[in-house]
Amino acid sequence: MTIKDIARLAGVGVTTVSRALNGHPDISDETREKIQRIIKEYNYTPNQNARTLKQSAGKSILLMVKGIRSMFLSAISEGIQQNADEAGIAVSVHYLDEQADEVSVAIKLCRELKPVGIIFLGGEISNFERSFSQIKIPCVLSTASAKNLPFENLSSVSIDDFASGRKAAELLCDMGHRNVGIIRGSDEISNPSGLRLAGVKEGFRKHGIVISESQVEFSSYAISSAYEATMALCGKFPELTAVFAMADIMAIGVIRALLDMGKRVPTDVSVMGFDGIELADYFSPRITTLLQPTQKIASLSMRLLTGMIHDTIRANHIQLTPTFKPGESAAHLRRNSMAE
Amino acid sequence: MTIKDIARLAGVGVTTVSRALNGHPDISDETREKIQRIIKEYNYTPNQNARTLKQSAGKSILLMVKGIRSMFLSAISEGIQQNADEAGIAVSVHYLDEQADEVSVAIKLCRELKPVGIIFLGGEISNFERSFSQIKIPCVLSTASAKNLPFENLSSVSIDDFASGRKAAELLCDMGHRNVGIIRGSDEISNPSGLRLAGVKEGFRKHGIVISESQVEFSSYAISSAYEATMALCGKFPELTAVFAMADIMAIGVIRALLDMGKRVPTDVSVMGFDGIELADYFSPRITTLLQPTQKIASLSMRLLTGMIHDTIRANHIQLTPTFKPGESAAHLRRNSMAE
DNA sequence: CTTTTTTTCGGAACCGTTTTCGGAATCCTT
DNA sequence: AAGGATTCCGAAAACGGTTCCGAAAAAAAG
Repeated sequence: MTIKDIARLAGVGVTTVSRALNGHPDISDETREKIQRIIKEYNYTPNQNARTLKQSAGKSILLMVKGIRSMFLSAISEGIQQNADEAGIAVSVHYLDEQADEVSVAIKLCRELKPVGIIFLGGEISNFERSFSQIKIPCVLSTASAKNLPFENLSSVSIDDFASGRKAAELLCDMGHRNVGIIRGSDEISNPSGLRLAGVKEGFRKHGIVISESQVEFSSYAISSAYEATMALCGKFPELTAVFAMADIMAIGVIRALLDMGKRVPTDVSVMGFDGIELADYFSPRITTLLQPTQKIASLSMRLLTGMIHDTIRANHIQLTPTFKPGESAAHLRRNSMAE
Repeated sequence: MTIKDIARLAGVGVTTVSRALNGHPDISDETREKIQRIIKEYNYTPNQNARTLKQSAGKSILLMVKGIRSMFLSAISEGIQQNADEAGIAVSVHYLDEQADEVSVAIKLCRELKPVGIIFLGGEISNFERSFSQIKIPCVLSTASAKNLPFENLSSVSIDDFASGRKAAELLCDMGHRNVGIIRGSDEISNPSGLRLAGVKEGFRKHGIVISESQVEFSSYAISSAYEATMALCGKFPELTAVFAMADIMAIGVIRALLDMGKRVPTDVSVMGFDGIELADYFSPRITTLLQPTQKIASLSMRLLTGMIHDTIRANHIQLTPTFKPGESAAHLRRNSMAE
């Protein structure tokens, strides 16, 4: 079933069918309706391969999501798709695992899909440094700041990771914690978790406390990884009274590990998460966390991208602020827990 | 950068370049190497649109995953992709939300991608009844049995949902529970949750207990939905001493709701989950559940599909058995909890 | 009733590949 | 050395759409 078949069935030329398909104006209402009726009847759909092959520029946007399992990213992803739907923009979503190079994949996809713009969710800064220059269409990096990357077609919307780290430190400090362990993500210095760590250090330094390397442990975004990291952390730094996990999903592994070691949360050890995923609210204890404004990130990303596409705005970098969401996993330091 | 450019650069015809790209035999090693060198140098990649447009049959398989957020399905999805990688088969993954009609989408995708086979993850039986007949290539439905569907190109691998429901009932019965509430998924009678419910009823009937409609509540695969459902269930059926949630993700909402109502888990109310996702093991209390063999489902699905593609086996329907995974959320009924 | 303009439509080229077919060169045979 | 088989390669035809361009028909203008 091709466009030729439809044309034959309708007794018109292929051009006319194509026009009916794409809503071109120079066609009479009568023939348009006849063609649409036949298309419905045989439920024909045009071949996208042929379409984008011919068209020099497509009209969809690409959404590259790195980390399929992440509940945090899928919340943003859903928001973006919703925004796109409302704006009548087609989006083609691609999920990558944590090891993939999202920029290289995007470059390949550009040749095939000819998108008008790209949104990267959960991207790695170093991949952008390496090969982003090959991408010429407007892009938005969400959940990580690209303000240090000098590309004119790359905007970003993220939280202020440094300030967020500092905020977490201050909150824990205010609760009386002096010995906090940190479970961080990827080891890049300019990535969110690197910036947050710098913020945490800064926050504690204000109170005369310096964070040593023995208080920091790496983890992937898998619960089991955070579990292992916590075990290691407690070995290196047994005097900790609080743990700051840089993602709620990690906080879950942290809490389980602490429980398994016979520590009560938050009585013995406080745990602070990050992101504010739905699950955090249903876990017991409810996870105390810093809530990222996912809906705002989603809508701003779309707005930024469409603005750049229509050339009404130039690349810029928006930084949002997370809000503290009290839960049950962090509490004021108790004297007796120090004694243990 | 097209194949023509490469041909010109290499001083050969486009046919030769195409042959070098696809590893055809009738080309000298010398020219093949020269062409590959140039391809590397200009890092050219062939346009997939043009490729699949021309090719009558592609060689990839389609993986349709319904329910992007589901941790259970992503575990299977990962297993399938791993199996495919090892077999050197390209798979193109597509995620759909719960409302989408996966069969219609697959039909559309077939025209464009020309896959050699399809694996459906988390499909809805009614969608298959409606329009599967339009699909002519080998397919496997995973996580739901298609043994009542008369298609010669459709296999399925799933657990025996009826027996699983019965097993859950027997386990709860053995723990002394007589009044159990049930949180089920989609309302289709021939879908997993419908079959499991029938199994539960059968299991209790053996003990002279009949499950009424007031003990059953629907929920989507969102935690919040299970939370609401549990609240409603407790209103309708306050005497319950145990809840069977047909997915671990629902069990989390159930437990939270029970806790919020001041009930202790499992002291006052036992909760049994289903699936055995990683999270269940990290939750507190650890969720008592029936573990689905995700890796086995993944490998069998691939084996079935490739067998059908190579015409070495015909469509059949495999049913696996889940294994009981003791946790901390279900316990023997206590006398005093009846008194409350 | 002509001429001009507008509307509506079809032919054919083209997008970047793969593939069929046949041609030219090289290699065996005998 | 002549014939056939084999190896290697290129021209051209698809694949299924979109779009440029020109033409026919209808409407408007003169």
